[in-house]
Amino acid sequence: MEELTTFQRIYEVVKEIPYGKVATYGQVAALAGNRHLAKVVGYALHVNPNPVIIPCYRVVNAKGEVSKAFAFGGVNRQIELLEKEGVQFLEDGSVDMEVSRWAKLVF
DNA sequence: GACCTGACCAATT
DNA sequence: TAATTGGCCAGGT
Repeated sequence: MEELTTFQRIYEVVKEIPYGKVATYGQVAALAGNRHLAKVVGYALHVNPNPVIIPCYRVVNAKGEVSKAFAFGGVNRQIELLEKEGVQFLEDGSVDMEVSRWAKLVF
């Protein structure tokens, strides 16, 4: 029952991303268990079984860039949603990881 | 039933 | 400095 698969763990972490913050694939992967799961995180979001509870748009790569294969209605839409949430973007069009990066406190 | 791919990241050569 | 490989999981062919 409590046997959460890596995918489930990834979803749990992604769902914990707070409003106005973003997390990187590597960070989510690390919180899910192993940082090597970064690729799995991308695939997990790709299958995105619950786009309603899983804010994939809050997950960006290490460069702060959103996925080009965004499946919500357009990459620009994703950026716009983040911008409305208070996420700061750079002139490069990427997320300001220095400010909007999700600081997950683990105890 | 097995092999390959996929929205990645970081270290190494 | 840049390019390549290694690592993990699940789904599709």
